[in-house]
Amino acid sequence: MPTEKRYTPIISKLREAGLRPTRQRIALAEMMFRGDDRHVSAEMLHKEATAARVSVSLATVYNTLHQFTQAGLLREIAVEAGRSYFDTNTTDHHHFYFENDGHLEDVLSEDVVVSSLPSAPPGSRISRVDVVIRVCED
Amino acid sequence: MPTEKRYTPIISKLREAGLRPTRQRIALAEMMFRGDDRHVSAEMLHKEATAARVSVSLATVYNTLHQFTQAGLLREIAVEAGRSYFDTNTTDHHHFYFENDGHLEDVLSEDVVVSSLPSAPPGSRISRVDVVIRVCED
DNA sequence: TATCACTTTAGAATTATTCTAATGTATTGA
DNA sequence: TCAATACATTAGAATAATTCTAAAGTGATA
Repeated sequence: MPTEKRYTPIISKLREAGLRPTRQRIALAEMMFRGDDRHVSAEMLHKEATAARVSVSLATVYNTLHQFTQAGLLREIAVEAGRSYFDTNTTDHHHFYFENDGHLEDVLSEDVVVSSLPSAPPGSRISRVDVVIRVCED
Repeated sequence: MPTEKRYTPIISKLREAGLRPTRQRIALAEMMFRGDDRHVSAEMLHKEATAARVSVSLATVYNTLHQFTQAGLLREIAVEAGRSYFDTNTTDHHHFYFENDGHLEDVLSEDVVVSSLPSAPPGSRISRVDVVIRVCED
């Protein structure tokens, strides 16, 4: 009976990002990158992991989300003071922010056209343009 | 010798907003609304008040900033998790966010043109569109 | 398989903000 | 002008999100 070993795309993804494919990172990456684009907070992902019987500390969830962000696998978004979301969609796009319940949804990138931008102030360069369309549910 | 009483525009501004012109509110409003547009955090304003020998608690600074925001005298902006700024410019405009030191600067509104927006999702309406141009200093 | 650098972890620490309930003060009407 | 009262302020505790610390665990390498 051979030792079970998986060489999933997730493991390659981690290796390519220079991150050791540990049990925790693999599990978290599988939750984040399986399927649709997601907007998760550290707390949400930790709860989800716990529910799936993946034992991982909240500190590791934070570490992992930041490492993934640094590696370009995630994008961090701050919309309201005191909570940040991590978006699995790292392509150029923007967001709806639902003020009532605080959740985010992607806006199709072709639906927002920023047709004119200022030049970056001297000595700096533009690293990203975030457009957040705040909506209020009736 | 008459009791000193001031009927400054600040006091009218507070009254019009339905807020009693207390010593604390008057002092904070004078700091916020005198002169140029500002982007301040509660902590910054509290330090500034203390430096100016205005005795006011941090809780009151928070209360006041939120009351001013509700009254439409300020606009709250969250750019990074865990710190929010209050902008004295409540007209339609956007921001540069300097990633290095975390400060904000206004972008002239004519310098950003959002020429196309999606419609709000059914059952909701757009309350505001925030454009944050994140810049990185070399 | 031993070694070592990298990871994870529990729990404490930090930071920003909000809450609580006691005290203070602007406003109102007599 | 002076209570009475409703609204404000406050210190300090409480909460929430996140980061830190240092000890124990684990993947990679030779």
